[in-house]
Amino acid sequence: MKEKREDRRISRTRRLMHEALMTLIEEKGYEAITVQDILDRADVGRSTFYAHYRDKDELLLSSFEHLRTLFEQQQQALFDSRRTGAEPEVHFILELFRHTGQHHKLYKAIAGKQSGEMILKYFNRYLYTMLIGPLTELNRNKKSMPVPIEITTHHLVSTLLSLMTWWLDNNMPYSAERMDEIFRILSTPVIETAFGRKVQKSEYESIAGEHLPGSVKAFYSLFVDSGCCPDK
Amino acid sequence: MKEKREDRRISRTRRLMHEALMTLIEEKGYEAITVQDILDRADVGRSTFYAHYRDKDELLLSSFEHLRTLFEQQQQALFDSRRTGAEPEVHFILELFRHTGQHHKLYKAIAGKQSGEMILKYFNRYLYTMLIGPLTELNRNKKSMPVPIEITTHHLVSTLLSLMTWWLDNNMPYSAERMDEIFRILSTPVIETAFGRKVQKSEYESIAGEHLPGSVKAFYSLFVDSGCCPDK
DNA sequence: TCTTTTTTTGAACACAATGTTCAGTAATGA
DNA sequence: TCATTACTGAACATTGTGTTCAAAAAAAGA
Repeated sequence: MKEKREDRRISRTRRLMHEALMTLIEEKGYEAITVQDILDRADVGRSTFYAHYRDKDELLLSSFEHLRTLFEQQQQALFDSRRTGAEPEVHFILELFRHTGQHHKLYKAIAGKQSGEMILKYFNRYLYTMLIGPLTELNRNKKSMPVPIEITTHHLVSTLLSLMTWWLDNNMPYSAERMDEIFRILSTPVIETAFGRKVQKSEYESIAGEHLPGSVKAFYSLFVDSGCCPDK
Repeated sequence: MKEKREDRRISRTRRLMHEALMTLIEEKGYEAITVQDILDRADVGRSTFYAHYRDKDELLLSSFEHLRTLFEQQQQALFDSRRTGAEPEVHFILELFRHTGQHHKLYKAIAGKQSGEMILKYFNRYLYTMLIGPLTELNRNKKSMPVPIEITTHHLVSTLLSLMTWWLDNNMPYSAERMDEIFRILSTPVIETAFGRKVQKSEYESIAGEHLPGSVKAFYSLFVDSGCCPDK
């Protein structure tokens, strides 16, 4: 059942290099790290590094890919359990803040002041691609909106990312739950005015069909379960 | 009256290096440029470059500083003329989009996909510092808000910057006026919900006193003259 | 104009980091 | 046990950085 096991040396070497990268980022920031630093810390040969990764960036990227897969699997599992009735609701943004908080060292490396912009761009593109389709769908057969859909999407993504980086850069002074709430407060009225009308819960749900990947489906819960905007 | 004139050679050398940097950014993107590229293009000696700037970043930064000064002077002039009654209203954001559009080559170098993140961070800090004081002032002696003031400020800044970069990266498909309108549509409802209440026009105006620099004063017009959110 | 001051030049240099190569060694899995 | 695969480490070519200095050129000042 399990696909062919990876050579133990490979996983060991990769793990060592990832760990080295993480501690080095904490110490001096991503930009300042040289390949030699990583080699010294991980205690592996120079040629070994280049046998695995083309450069520093690819090493960081692979850490991120790994984490993203992990998160998507978790989201899929949550979504499946929701279908069976165990969990009432999935909160994508909240889960994202929780997940980020759990792995905050890596995410700080990825998205914090100390990091390069490279992965932020990657992340940006990832979220944008995830959102643009469904949001467009949401407006199918509707009249033109006050704000172009690409801009609204771009805006939502950058709102989330800027909250995320702020949170990490300031050492997470609020809980994931509070950040999730803040995101709702900031984004919900925007969605309404950008679309030029209230968007009904049922509309989101009708789109979150069977064909979408788990994490995308989960994203809808962002809009679906409101409970935002106190004392209004 | 005029302060001592700068040596003609100095301005010439600097101009050549700036022009070289700009065309090179267009050609291959900021990151890919080496100091040698700049020297070849500008046709100046290596030691000359280092006599003027510590590195590539400092050269780009000085372009930006120059433009910022220019913009602030223009804003100050506009604000002064407003006081004399000639111009009814100053629209900071609109002026910023116009100014950016006029110098879009440089701003694209500064804020576009091709550029480094360095100046975006600088810009971010600049706008944040400009906004945080007045916004805090605005809420003096008021009860706690649904969203912490630092986050609201951070959010407004990142909204503006993300609109700006989107605009530049997509070759300015809309007019500065339209972008200004979009910014209002996206930010106005956020300000209201983040503050937990409507903020009166008079409140903004009472803060925009004599002691604030021109561009900051002008910033208030962002809130002061509404006219946003059509068909609501 | 002549003199003084300032700027530019270009080549040489030390240095730091990258990424490749390859023969030798060690660990692994079957 | 043994074929396979991965790691090693030192050497090497390459690219880019930033400094130095004496000579040449240009500008400013009188």
